[in-house]
Amino acid sequence: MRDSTDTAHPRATDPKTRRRGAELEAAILDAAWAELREHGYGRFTMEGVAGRAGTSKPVLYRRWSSRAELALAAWDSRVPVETDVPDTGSLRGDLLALFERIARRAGAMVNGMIAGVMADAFRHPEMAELLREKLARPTTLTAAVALIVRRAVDRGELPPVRLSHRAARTPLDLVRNEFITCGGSVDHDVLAELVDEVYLPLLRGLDRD
Amino acid sequence: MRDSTDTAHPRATDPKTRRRGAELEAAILDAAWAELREHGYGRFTMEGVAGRAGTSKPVLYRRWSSRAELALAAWDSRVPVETDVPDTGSLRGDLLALFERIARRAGAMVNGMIAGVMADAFRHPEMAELLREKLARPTTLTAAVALIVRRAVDRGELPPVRLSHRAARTPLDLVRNEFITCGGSVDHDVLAELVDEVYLPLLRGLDRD
DNA sequence: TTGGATAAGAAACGCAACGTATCTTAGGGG
DNA sequence: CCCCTAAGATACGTTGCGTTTCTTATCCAA
Repeated sequence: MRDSTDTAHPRATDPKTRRRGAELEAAILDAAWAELREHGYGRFTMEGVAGRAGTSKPVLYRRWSSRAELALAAWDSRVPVETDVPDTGSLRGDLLALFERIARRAGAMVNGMIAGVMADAFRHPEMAELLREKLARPTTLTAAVALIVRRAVDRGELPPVRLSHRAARTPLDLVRNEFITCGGSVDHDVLAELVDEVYLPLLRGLDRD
Repeated sequence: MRDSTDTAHPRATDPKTRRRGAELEAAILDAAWAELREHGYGRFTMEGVAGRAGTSKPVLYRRWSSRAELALAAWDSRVPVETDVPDTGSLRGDLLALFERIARRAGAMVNGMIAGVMADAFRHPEMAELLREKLARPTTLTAAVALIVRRAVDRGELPPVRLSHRAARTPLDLVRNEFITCGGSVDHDVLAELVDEVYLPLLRGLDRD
């Protein structure tokens, strides 16, 4: 089924040199990320990563204590957090850009990665916290929403509203939910629908401040 | 580690009789549900269910083709769908009752069951559809939301609004998301927050019909 | 009543993948 | 130049899925 030669995993590296420290770590994260994108979390294995990175399992376990942790680390290292806040000149434009930003990061959790990591997290409970934190990054995001809303108020697009923490978190919740239930493919239309049919109405219906 | 006697799993039944058909199936679903509640999906094993039900793995596989399918079947059989629509006399009361109803059913997916089943579903792709359908049951739910809103409009609590399919689905999405990210414990306060800070504002902000 | 078809129950297997333990050896730092 | 840290290889024990094989109880029909 697989290759005939055992060392001929997708790709091994130069067998001459022996990498160390940061260089090795980067190579492993590269390999892990590639495996995730190719096979999804369901077939993401330590053996596979080790083989592709041209190293061996103990090397992985010396750095990450479980498959879930490695997957999260790979994702985190390859999918950068975008910290600037979109400023398109309109509330709708800003929200759409923000939703798409969230979707880029959450969407990069390919093929059941969220579900898989969460499922594994019930074995290693400390992982659950880590995942939730990575997915949520709530302070950054709620601050971005608050800023977008404030600018819309200044522009006169919205009356001054009281934006609760929960309401500020909602864009993230909506997008994450969409990714989880749809299994990873969320296109522009759906994001626009979330903005137009859910979040813009929500903002318009908030209590005046 | 376990018991000394091999047959002394949590509970076996009368070794005299040999059950068949519906009776046997009910006993297996009982056992499966008990295992889920005791150990969560992460430690939900076919061996465990078979042992507790006093039967054996092939009997399970003759009925359900995978662990995920059995878990879903057990959940579905033990957690009934409530089809009537709450009618408390106020929009907020109706919504709260509806959110709690959703939470009862979703919340009965104990200990990582959603994540676990979804993760397994990437191996058996037909499962994903099944899970999504069971979680969503969108027609029933959107119809309930539409009725609640219509009654609120009749009472004068809301102006006549255009309720999109997406907006009608949102209560389910919000509650499901909360269960997934919080790992299974969602209390009354959170549901009230979702109603007061998110869904009621959303309804008030919808376009007039 | 009896004899066969059907499905239950038991035991064992192959397989995949986790996570670990042991050992050898490369190569950087004193 | 040598030594100690960590890389790389190999093999192991374990769990649990899903399957196979076989025996035997129970239902049904002639």
